[in-house]
Amino acid sequence: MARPTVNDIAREAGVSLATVDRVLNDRPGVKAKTVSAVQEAVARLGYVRDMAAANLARQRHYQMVAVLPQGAGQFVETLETALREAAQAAATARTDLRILHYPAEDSHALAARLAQLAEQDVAGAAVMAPETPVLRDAVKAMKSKGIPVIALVSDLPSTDRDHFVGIDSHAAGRTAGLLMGRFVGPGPGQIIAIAPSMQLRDAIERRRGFDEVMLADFPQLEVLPTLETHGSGVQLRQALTERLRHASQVRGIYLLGSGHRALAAALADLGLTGRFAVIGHELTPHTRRALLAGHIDAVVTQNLGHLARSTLRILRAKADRTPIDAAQELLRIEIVIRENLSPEQ
Amino acid sequence: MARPTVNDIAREAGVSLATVDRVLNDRPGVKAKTVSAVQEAVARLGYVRDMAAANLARQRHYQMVAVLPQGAGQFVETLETALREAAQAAATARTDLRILHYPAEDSHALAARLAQLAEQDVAGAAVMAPETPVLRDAVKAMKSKGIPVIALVSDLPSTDRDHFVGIDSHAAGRTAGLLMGRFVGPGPGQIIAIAPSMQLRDAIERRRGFDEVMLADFPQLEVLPTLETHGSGVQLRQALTERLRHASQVRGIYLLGSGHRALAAALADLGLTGRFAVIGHELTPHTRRALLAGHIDAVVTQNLGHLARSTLRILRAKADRTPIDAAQELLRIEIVIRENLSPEQ
DNA sequence: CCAAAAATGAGGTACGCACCTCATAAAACG
DNA sequence: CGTTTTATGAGGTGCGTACCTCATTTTTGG
Repeated sequence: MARPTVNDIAREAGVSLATVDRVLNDRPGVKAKTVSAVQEAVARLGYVRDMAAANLARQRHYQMVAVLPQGAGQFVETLETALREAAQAAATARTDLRILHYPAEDSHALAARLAQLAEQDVAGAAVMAPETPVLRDAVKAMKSKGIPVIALVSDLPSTDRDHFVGIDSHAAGRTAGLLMGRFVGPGPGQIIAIAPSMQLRDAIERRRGFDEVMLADFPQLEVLPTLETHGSGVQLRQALTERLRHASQVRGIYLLGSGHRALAAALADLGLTGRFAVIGHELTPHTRRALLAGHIDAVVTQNLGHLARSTLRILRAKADRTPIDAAQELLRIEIVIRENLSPEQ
Repeated sequence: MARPTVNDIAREAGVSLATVDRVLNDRPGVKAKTVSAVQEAVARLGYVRDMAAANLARQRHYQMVAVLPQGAGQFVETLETALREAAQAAATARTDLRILHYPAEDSHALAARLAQLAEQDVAGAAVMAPETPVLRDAVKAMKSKGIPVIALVSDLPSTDRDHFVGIDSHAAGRTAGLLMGRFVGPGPGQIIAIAPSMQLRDAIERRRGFDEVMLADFPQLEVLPTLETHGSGVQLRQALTERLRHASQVRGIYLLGSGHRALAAALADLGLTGRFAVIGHELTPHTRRALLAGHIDAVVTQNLGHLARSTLRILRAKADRTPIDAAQELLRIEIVIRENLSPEQ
C-alpha cells in the first residue's frame, strides 16, 4: 500500500481530519483518550508525516543562528566558511543561517548575545563557546523559550543543549598519540607538546588522551610538560628553543592547538626541519600547506563541511521535532596526511 | 524578496502560467522566441523550482536500483547494509531503492540484468562492477533510455556514466604507501604485498600508487612482487610462508584486498603476530576486529554510510536534473587506526 | 436537569507545482 | 483570402499538509 496520509489516520482512528490535525500538531482541545486513539492509528498504519508537504503548507522559513567567537584564528574562519556554504545549499530547504560573533573569551558578552536571541524569532541556535556558568544560564534561558540549542565543536554537557556536533577531544588526542608512537617507532625518545593554553577544555582533553596512549603503548617515549604559547609565535620559538636545549632525545612534536606556521619557521631557523615527527590538529589552509610542504606529518581533524551540514540538519530536525539519523550525523575523527588530503576545500 | 514562483515568472515574462509550465517541463507547442523569453525571466528572477512541491504534485516515487555482485565478500555485504539503511532514511523523500545482484565476475549476466532494467520504470541505477565491453554497451543502452547510471566503488570511465561515487584507488594506494613508510620507519627492509587477484583494476591502481610513494619517499624499502591468493586462505598462507622463507628483511605487509582473517591466522601460527606493520583496505566487521586486536595497524577506506547516502542523493539529483553539491558528495580517503574507529557503525 | 464548557466535525483556503481541457488568438499555408 | 496549424491563455484539479472558522455534539459542574 502507498504511504498513509492524515486522511487514512482519521478513518483508522474513527475521528475527523481536524482532530487528527490537532493531535499531530499538539494543538489543545482533545481528550486524552482521543489523543491516544490517534496515536495508535499512527503507529498501526506506520504513518510518517510528509515533511515536504508539511513545510510547503507551513510556509515556514527557519531562522537559524550560529554564534562563533570573534577573531579566534583560522580554524573558526574555516568553520565559518563551511557554515556559509552549507547555508547556501540549504536555502532551498527553507533554512536561513545568520552568523553572529562575540568577543572571544568574553562569556558575558556571549551571554548577552544569546539573551538577545532568545527574544527574537529564532528557530534554533548553534553555539561554539567554552563552558562557563554564565553561558549555562544563557542556554537554559533560550531553551525555556523553546529555542533548540546545539553545541558546536566543543561540548556543553552541563547545559541541557539538544545536541553536540563535533568530535570527542579525548579520542582525538588518543588518535594523535597512537599515530605519534607509530611514526616515532621503537626505541626511547622524548615528545614535545605545544599548546596555546592549557586552560581550554579541548586542549586538556586532547593531552589526556594523548598521554594515555603514550603511557600504555609506548612507555619508552616520554611526553614532556606542555609548552604554552598564548597564541604568540615569538613565545613558541623561545619556549621550543629552550626546551630543545635541555632535552636531547626529542623525536616528536605534538601541536595541541594552533601555531603551525610559527613552529615550521622556528624549526627551519634551527635547521631541524624534518627531524621530528610532527602531529597537529584541525585541517585549515595553514595545516594543509604544512602537510604538503612536509612540515607536519599528520593532522587529526574533523570534516568542517560535514560538521556544517550536520549542524543545519540537526537544527532543522530539532525545530521540526523530527528524529535524527545518528549514523549520518556522527562526525568521524579523521587522520589527514599528505596523500589523502582532499583537493582544494 | 521571497523566492520567486512560477507565477512570478509568468508575470515577468509576460506570458501565462500555462506557457511557463510548458517551457519548464519541456512540453511541446511553444515558439522558440517565447521559450527564450521565459528562460530569461527565470534567469532574471533567479527562479529555482521547488522540488519538494514539484514532487508532491507529480506524485512521483523514484524507483532507484543498485546492482551489486553476488557473493563478493564482506565488503559488498557491508556496502549493501549501508545502502539499505540509507534507503530507509530516504523513504521519506519518495525514493525507493531496490538492490539487485549478479553473479560476480559474470559480466554477461550483469549486462542481461541491466537490459531488463532498461525496460522497466526505473529512475536511476547505481552499478558496482568491473569495466568490460559488454558492460559498457549495457550502460549505454540504459542511458539511451534516459535512465541515469552512476558507477559505484569502482569507476567506469569508458562508459558515459553520469557520476562516480567512490574514492580514487590510486590515491588510496598512495596513502597506504605513505603510511607504510612512516610506520616501518627508517632503515632498509622489504614489504610484502598480497592481493586476491591482480586482474582487477582497483588492485592494480592501488599497487601503482603504493609503489610510487615507496619509490619516491622510501627508496630503502623494497616492495616484493604481489602474492595472489585468488580468495583462498590456504593459498595465502602457503604463499606467505614461502615468501617469508626467502625474504629475510620483511618489515611490512600490504593487503590490497581481502584476506585479513587468513593473514592474521597465518601470522599467529608462524609466531609472527605484531612483527610487521600491516596495512589494509576497506573497513568491514573483519578489519574492524583486526584493528582492535592489533592484527592490522591501519586501514585505508571510504565511509560506506556516506557513500550510500551520496549514491541516493546523486541518483535523485540526476533524475531531477538538479545540480550536485560537489563538496558534500566528495568521498574522502579515510585512514582508520585503533583509536579513531567509530563506535559500532 | 440545565447551562456552560469542552471536544469534535465539517468544510474551506493556501502552499508551489504538475497536468489537464477547452477556447481563442496568432501564424502559416495554399 | 479563407482555412488549417500552431501558440497561447484561462481556468480547473490534485498532491499532503497546516491552519482557520463555525456549527454541533458531548461532557462537566452546579
